[in-house]
Amino acid sequence: MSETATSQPDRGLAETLRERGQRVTPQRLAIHGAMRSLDRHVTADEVLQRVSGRVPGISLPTVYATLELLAELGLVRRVDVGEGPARFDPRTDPHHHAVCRRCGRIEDVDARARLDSTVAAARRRGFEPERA
Amino acid sequence: MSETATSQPDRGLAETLRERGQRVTPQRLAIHGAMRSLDRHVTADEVLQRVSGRVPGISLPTVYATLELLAELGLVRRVDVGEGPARFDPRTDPHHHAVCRRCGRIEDVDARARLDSTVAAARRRGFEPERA
DNA sequence: ATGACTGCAAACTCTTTGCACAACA
DNA sequence: TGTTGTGCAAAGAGTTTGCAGTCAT
Repeated sequence: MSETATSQPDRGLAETLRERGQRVTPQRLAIHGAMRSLDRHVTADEVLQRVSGRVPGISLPTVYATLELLAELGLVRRVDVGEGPARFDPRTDPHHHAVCRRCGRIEDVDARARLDSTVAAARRRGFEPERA
Repeated sequence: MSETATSQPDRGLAETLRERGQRVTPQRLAIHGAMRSLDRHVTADEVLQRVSGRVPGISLPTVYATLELLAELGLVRRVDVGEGPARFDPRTDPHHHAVCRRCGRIEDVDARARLDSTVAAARRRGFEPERA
C-alpha cells in the first residue's frame, strides 16, 4: 500500500506534485534538488545562481513561486529575517536562528527543549507558533 | 553631580542630544513623546500619523531617521518582523514577540529566564544577542 | 552665521503580479 | 489539446539617500 499521501523528503516530489494535479517541471526538480543538497540558509537569488547551471533560462519569480510551493509541501521553510532578503531553510523542524548582524549569515541554535516550552507558553496565550 | 551621561528615559532627551552635539528639534521631541506614551509596537507610518497632529509638516524619512536615533540612544527598539513594515517598540529590554500571522499584531512574550538561557547558549557560540 | 536637520522626491531592494508563450499531462 | 507553469517586464511595498532650504545653536 503506497501511502505517499504526505510529502516525503526525497523520492516523491514528482509523485506529490502529480497527486496534487500539479506539473513536474525541470525548474521545480532542480530547485528542490538544490535545496536538498544544501545545508545552509540561502536567499532566492542564491538558489537562482545555483540552478542556473542546470536550468539555463530560469527566472527569479519562478524561484520564489517554487520555493513557496515547496514551503507549502513542508519541504522548505521560509525565514524572514529583518534586514535583507528572506532566507530559505532546508531544515523544516522548528528551531531558532542566530543572525550575524554584520555578514547576515544565519546559524541554527539548537535549544529544542527551551524552544518547546517557550512555544507552549505562547500557545497558552492563543498563538499558533509558526516561526522561531 | 549631574551624571546624565547615559540616556535617561524621560527627562533628558534634550540633554542627551545636546551632550552629543545634536540638535533638539520639535520633531524629535514629538516622536520621543509619542513613543513614550505608547505601550504598543508601532510602524513608522503610525508614528507619522500620530505626530502629524503636533508637528504638521513632518515626513516619513524624518520619522525613520529619528527612530533610528532613538534606537541608538536605547530609547526604542526596532523589531523587524518578516512580513510588512518594521515595528518600533517602546520596550527596550530583550524579550520575545508573538506575531499574529493574520492581523500582524505583536504581543510580548515574557519568558525572561528561558530567553536568557537561550541567549547564553548563543553567546557561547560567539554571537552577540541583539533581538529576540 | 553656520552647520545639522528637515522635507521633498527619487532611488533602491526585495517580492509579487500581469500577460503572452512554452510545455507538461 | 488544454491548462499550468514559465519568463519577462513592470508594479508594488518599505526604506534609504541626495539635495536645497530651514532652523537650532
